[in-house]
Amino acid sequence: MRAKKTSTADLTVLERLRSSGLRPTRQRLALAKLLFSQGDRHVTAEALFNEAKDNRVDVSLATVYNALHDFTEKDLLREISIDSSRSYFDTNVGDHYHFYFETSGRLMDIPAERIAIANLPEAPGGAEVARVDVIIRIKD
Amino acid sequence: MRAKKTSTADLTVLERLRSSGLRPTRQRLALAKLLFSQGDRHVTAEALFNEAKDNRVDVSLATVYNALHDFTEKDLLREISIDSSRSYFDTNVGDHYHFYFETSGRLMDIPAERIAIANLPEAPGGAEVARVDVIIRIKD
DNA sequence: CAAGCAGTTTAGAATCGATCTAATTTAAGA
DNA sequence: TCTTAAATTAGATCGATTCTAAACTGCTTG
Ligand SMILES: [Mn+2]
Ligand SMILES: [Mn+2]
Ligand SMILES: [Zn+2]
Ligand SMILES: [Zn+2]
Repeated sequence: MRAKKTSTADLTVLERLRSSGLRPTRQRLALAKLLFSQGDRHVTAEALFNEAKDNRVDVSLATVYNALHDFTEKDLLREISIDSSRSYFDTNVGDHYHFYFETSGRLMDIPAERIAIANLPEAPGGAEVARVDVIIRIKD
Repeated sequence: MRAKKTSTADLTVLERLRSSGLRPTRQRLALAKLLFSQGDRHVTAEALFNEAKDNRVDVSLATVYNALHDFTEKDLLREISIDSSRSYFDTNVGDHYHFYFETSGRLMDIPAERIAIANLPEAPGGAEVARVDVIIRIKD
């Protein structure tokens, strides 16, 4: 492990981890920086792992999975199931929906205001709604 | 393989396969009968495979997957991705949405009329919308 | 109704995303 | 600095799904 100057972005990310109750380890800091310093993103574990490698962030695949799940648990990320073959993680945790481009596997945000959902039926037995997912699949 | 009287349900299913251009093999007939003779269903490959075994339908797991995909291609089924760990196949191919009960993994239909979606944004670049999926996840 | 053959089935191997294990390392408080 | 719980890791393992390639079968032809 090499010493490194602490930038503003690093600080933001560090605070973010601390206030979530996650230890700011070297690996989590590096991954969080990749995830949260480029606007809203939708990444797979594999993609993030490769991105880490490209940026000389030395981290194991298991740690990428651990971090993605830890971040999701702390609401820094949200997990999206679109394709039964893999999971996406979304850095936009606010209320919004998605376009899914079937051939490229890419996701694009749709702000919640841009879709009006009415008459949403209440859950049977009064159970709690965890989330409403709307996915517009695009044949491209 | 044992000879067996052809019932009305068998006939329906047989016609259904024929008119889809699928050869009505013993395996497809048996699986189609399980799938389409009990109202709307949401099944996984594994579940259908076990159901077949329980009903003394001798069929391999590979054939269950083949049939589910063949049926889906012919619009006799629709595939739903909800959980990244497995695929569901829906015998209701009409326009409708779903409740998903997270602990049991069960799906329940919501008729299209019961949700009003307005202002649906058009796909970027005028691409074609393949489908709009709405999943209401229930924490139970 | 036999033959031919494309379409189908199948057992078992292989794939692949994801998770687990158990050993090592590290963050952080005392 | 010491201690300890938390985190990381390489590699094994898991489980749903797909693939392979050999055997079988529904259907058309002669
Ligand atoms: Mn997950
Ligand atoms: Mn599929
Ligand atoms: Zn998003
Ligand atoms: Zn349904």
